Amino acid sequence: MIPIRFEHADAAAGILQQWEAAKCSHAEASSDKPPFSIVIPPPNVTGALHLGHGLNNTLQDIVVRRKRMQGFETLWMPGTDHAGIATQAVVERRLKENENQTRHDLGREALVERIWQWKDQYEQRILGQLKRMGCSCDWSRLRFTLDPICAAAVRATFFDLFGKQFIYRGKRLVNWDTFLQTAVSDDEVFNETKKGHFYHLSYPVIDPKAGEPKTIEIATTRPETMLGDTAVAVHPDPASAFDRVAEGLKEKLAEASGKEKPLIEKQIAALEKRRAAMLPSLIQLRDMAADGRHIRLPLLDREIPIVADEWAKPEMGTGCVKITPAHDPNDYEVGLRCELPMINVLNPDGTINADGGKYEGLTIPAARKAVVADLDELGLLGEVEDREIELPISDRSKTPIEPYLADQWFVAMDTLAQSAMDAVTDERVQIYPERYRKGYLDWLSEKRDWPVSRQLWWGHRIPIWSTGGLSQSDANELSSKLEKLAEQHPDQISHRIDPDGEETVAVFVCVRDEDATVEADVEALGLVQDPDVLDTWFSSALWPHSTLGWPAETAELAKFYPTSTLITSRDIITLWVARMVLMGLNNVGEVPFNEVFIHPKILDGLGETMSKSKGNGVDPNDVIDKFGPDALRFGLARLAGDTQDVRMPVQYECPACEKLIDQTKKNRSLPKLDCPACGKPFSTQWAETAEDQALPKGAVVSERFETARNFVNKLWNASRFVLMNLEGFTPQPIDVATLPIEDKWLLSRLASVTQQVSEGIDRYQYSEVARILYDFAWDEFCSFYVEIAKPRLSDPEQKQVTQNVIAHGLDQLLRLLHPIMPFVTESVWGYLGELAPSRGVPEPVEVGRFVMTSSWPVAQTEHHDVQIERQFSEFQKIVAAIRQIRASQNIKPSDTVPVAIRCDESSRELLEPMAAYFKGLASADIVAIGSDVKPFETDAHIGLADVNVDVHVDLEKFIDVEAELARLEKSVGQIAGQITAKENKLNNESFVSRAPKEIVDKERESLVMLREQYTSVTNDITRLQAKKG
RNA sequence: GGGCGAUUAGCUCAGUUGGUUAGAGCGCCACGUUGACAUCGUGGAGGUCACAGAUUCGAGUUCUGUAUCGCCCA
Repeated sequence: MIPIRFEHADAAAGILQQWEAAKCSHAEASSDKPPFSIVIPPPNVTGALHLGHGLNNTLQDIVVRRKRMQGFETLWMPGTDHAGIATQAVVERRLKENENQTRHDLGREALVERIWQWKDQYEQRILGQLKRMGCSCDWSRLRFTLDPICAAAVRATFFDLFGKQFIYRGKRLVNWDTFLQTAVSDDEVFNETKKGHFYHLSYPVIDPKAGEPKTIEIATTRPETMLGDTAVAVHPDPASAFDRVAEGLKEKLAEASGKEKPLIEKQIAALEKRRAAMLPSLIQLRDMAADGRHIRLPLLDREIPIVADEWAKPEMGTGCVKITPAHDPNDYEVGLRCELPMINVLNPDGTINADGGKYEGLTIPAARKAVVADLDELGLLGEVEDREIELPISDRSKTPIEPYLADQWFVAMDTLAQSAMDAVTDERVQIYPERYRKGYLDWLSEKRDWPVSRQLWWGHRIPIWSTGGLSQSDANELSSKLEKLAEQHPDQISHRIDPDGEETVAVFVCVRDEDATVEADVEALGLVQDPDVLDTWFSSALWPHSTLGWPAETAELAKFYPTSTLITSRDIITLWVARMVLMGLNNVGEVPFNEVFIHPKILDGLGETMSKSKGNGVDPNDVIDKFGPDALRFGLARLAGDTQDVRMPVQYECPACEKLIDQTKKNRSLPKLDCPACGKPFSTQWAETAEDQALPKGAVVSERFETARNFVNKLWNASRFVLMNLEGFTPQPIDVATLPIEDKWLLSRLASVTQQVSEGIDRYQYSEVARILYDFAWDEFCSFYVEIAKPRLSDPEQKQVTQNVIAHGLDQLLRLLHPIMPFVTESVWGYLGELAPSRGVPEPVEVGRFVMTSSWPVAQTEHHDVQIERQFSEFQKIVAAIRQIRASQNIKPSDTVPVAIRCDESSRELLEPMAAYFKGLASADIVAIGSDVKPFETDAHIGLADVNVDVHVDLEKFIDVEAELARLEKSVGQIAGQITAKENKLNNESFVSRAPKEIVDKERESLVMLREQYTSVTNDITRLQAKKG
């Protein structure tokens, strides 16, 4: 006997073990089945998985399990990502907090060792989470982006790109994180609006001529950067610049709404005033620039030119702008255009360097103070305005970013980006939902070169050895030595000579494989390896082929590349998806996947993204503990439509009484809470004091999974019913044509549902699939088929056939649900197999041990029967009518009511054999069916006009006249309302003349029916009132 | 500033190419523990489909604008 509930906590681990022992999720490259493959978006080892990963991996597993059942050789490639900066930052932060040490105290090797420990710990945790969720990855193939296989792919790729001249070295402004002392990518920077100041400074003009200003005023929010100024710029044509701005405002004015107009008019007036006041002096400055005049940079006593450049906006500030090419992205561009020197005044740690003169060693804030004070003393400080400023902040260290000029390796994107754009444009890669194509293409079309150097210690070390400051002849000599070396190690060494100063050159060597001998040989020539590592996305970009063994020509690569689909979230379409496409094309010559599905993001009840740092992050394990893995998966799948995000309100679960407490912005950041239900305190992730930590911890969960848990239970119990009634089961062939309507109905519905589910999964319509299966299983299979089967199973004549059909129904349902709810379906499958190892309609066949490896149902379209479904729905409507009357009369379920059904002859033929089923479904005893059926003496009546049926319930023993009158009055009111609406519609001449005839006819028919119903109900009322009176 | 998306019941969401009276789950109310299931069953209440226009015989659905929210890019 199977237990009354599905105890996932007891069952899940055992099921996992059995799958594992039977190697159910292992994929063989030598198989002759057609391949289906997916690579997991490798979770990064920075921390544990949250619900977003839960969703991502559930959706992958649904596709994977379904394809496996369809007979594909299915590979789901698992692995994790080293996530360079994120992981190093976490470990460094802990180092600082726990041991008050920096990475420099520890040294490179020791730090990397620490990070490996962290990685091992979190990788275990992550894999445990994935396995518990039931993810059917081929775990024997587990990869890590820093493992030797992936490393070989990185080296081979870098070597190839270096040889193709796609990799180059350049000085570029990077986002410098002074805390972590590394460049971070644009994607790792966010802006914050902070209160700051706008300082007006005056720079003295050298030898001003008569009538020329003695100083030039500029304004800046970062006065300390003046130490790196190499010019002051003014617009080359201030008059037309003013004109253009004025035109823009006038256009805006023309389109503006009434309330916006005064504001714009004000702006125009201000601009005109400004133009009148400033234009002459700006023109004068422009002429001075043309004349090659200079100013003297205060404090450092440096002569710098006045230049003309469009970056200086006459309408802004003082109309003049200081140019600091090494510390501002816009100024950098000006510096390139005007060929200005670029002076870096910062050390990597954010202090001022020797180029900052006497300010050397000061931190940025200190330098700012000192510079401002000194300028003030010299009388060169003007107005200081309060102003809100946008401050770039590093997402990794949460400290301000400094634009910083540094040597970086770049990947030239032109050709590569174009190839990735073409792949999507010509649909070799299809993106779903389609709207995400645009972002992908727009981003790639900018073809911005990809800076790949990271000044980190955790990652793939850049495989470049170099030596600089050489004369051309020294370089040539070295070059010929390298050529000799290259002959000794074929295809392993590539080198290049690039200028590295005014007169000198540098030699750069790229070594292909991680080969100690070759590297030592190169180092013996005096070359030193670049200390930096590669951007994490460089190795991620190779994931679809590196995991399959590339650059080796493995059987896996031949069988499983290109992969079939990629399922991921929208925030990494550009960073990851686009780069995988271009690297796949470059390295293998084929796109890495044929389809990409972008799924929604999970937000909390307040519409905010979930994250540990907010305290609203849900751990899939906590959901599994509370609701089970199947409920987690079903709950997530039913959320996954094609919207960009979904909301999932989260709660704390009181560890004492299990009451759920809604999270609010307030309580989600508290270290401890008191349960409002039982009053007992519990701790949260923020607990720090020993006292708080000693409290039991309240898990963060979501009651959204409750429905799914209930569904698992429903399925379990329906299965339980079937199993309890399979005694003496004998498989037998079934002649479908001879089956009663309810069996045909079930088979018809199964055909439709199978079709819809198959198509839904193909189109990634997970929420649709979940809904279809839920509705079918609950409202059709359980609520009708099982109920009807009850009397049939106790009737010896019908038992055999019913057992065969219901076993088949359950079998098909289990298969269809398996991809979403693998555990409960596998468990039931096991029990079912014991009682009915051979089953199926129309021909029974032997089934296998696991539903996981069973075959995916094929819709039996010959079973689909519209007529049968229509007839069955008539039956369902009658059941509903009886229930409605019973409920309005407050009749106890244990009391059986006599019912008479007036209907036409064909319905009578249909309903007579089903008469017994009204007992189970509506506690009704059908006393008469047919065209001449009359109302009872004490009658309650519902007319089903659309199917031409009248349902009469004998209320003699039950009548509550007032209740019945109330029901009828309500009904008559509704009908009257509808009649009025229809009459109005049909009285509308233009509706009748212009709407299609079918629609008008339909309305007329429906009005006739409503009028009949109206008469019928008012008659019922009159009769009842007569009886009462 | 540009792009993408959202706004439907108290909450979370469905709603096909425009066409009866806009649906589900949870929550709420009433009744109920009959041998699969109270993690259940039956019935009920609850909506100016964000707002304003336009197109149309007819708009939750199409178009334009506004507001609010979210995400991406600059």
